[in-house]
Amino acid sequence: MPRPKSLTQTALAVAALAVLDRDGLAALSMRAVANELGVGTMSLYRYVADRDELEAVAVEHILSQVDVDPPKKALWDKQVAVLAERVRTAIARHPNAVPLTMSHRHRCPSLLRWGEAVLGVLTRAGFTGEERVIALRVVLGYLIGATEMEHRSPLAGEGTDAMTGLSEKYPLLAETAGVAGGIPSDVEFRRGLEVVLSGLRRP
Amino acid sequence: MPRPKSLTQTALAVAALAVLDRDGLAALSMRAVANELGVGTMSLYRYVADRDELEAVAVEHILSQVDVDPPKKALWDKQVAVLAERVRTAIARHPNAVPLTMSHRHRCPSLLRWGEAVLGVLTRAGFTGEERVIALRVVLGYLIGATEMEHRSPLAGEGTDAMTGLSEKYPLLAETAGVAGGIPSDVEFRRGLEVVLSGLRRP
DNA sequence: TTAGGTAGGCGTACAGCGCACGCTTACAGT
DNA sequence: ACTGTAAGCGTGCGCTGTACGCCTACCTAA
Repeated sequence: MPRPKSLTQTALAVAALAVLDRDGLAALSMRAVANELGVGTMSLYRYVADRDELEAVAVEHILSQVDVDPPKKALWDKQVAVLAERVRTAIARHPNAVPLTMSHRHRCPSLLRWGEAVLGVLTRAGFTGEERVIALRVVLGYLIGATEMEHRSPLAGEGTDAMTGLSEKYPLLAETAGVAGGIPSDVEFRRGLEVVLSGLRRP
Repeated sequence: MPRPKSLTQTALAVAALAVLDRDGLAALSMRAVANELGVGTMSLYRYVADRDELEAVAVEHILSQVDVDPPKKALWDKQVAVLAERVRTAIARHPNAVPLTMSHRHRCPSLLRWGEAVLGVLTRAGFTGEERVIALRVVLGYLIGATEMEHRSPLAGEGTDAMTGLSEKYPLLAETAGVAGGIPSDVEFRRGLEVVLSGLRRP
């Protein structure tokens, strides 16, 4: 009956991510997103309740792209590894949004679906009860932590250079940073995940 | 020669944490901290360059309280576990500051000292080169991730209740949430950490 | 074809933020 | 007692999120 909507929540999410990718986290504002869409600021409030929800919608859009079907005919640990790496990859596509991803992940349906999928794999592998709780937590914990570290770390990125100067106070850290600089981050992630899965494999 | 300072960076940190603990993260502002100290807003800028530095000082104050001496005559994995739990404990004392702790940890001298201490333990345990890099990363990654999850998780706290309602869409997740609710969070952290350390013990 | 109701779009305004600037003022050394 | 120095802070600016209410495009019913 009335005038039809001209936008969608998804369109807001895409615009927010465009601003984020182009101008950084600090530049994300209701005005900026509205501008990106060529509409007035207050029009956005027809699609989201407030800024918080806009952020949540953007994060959901990032994570909705991860395929939660574990690869058939792979061992359970490989399946978990693949699922974890898919999340890492999706998040890595929007590095400026990492802090938002962290703060909104817990209300994100896609991540719930992902958790359900991981639990499916674990269940099929024989995990039950508290053991299964711990298994999910340790995998998700490592995933969250590793992703955070990768995008603002003392051992990689800008921190590495700044820290090699502190060799005298922190010799081991400086040496470690040097070695870490030679390892591609995806390899580092995979090897750390391998450690976690290795710990889960034993009784 | 001139008028002496009446405050210190530490005093700002304490005031900021007081505001944080009492009124939450959103209430932390330069005005609020100045009020807490009974001084004018702009006076704070004699002690910190900007709000960002105030946050960093507060985080440093939180983490400066962790003892980085590993317990003598314990096995290396126990030593690492103790060091990790000390950080968790320190962070947990100011739950409202967790997001700040995450975003400022990488410029925090106390955490560098902590990393140096962990590397010392790992080195004495025989870890070298890339293996040692991975070991530190996986421990720190789990620590960071687990701490984040503990303070805003889909499996604990308010999320648990909200999610048991979604049993139909996410049956495994709902069941897991129920089981998780019965495990004290420090036990959960310890058992997850045990998985990680178990993974580090092999080859 | 026209009139009316519904809801989309948005202009305005306000409280709060971080902080640049420059004045006032308390102190220490001569 | 005088003076140089830096602490303390009042004012103001540009920005934020968003409450409120007007205007108007659209779809339906007559």
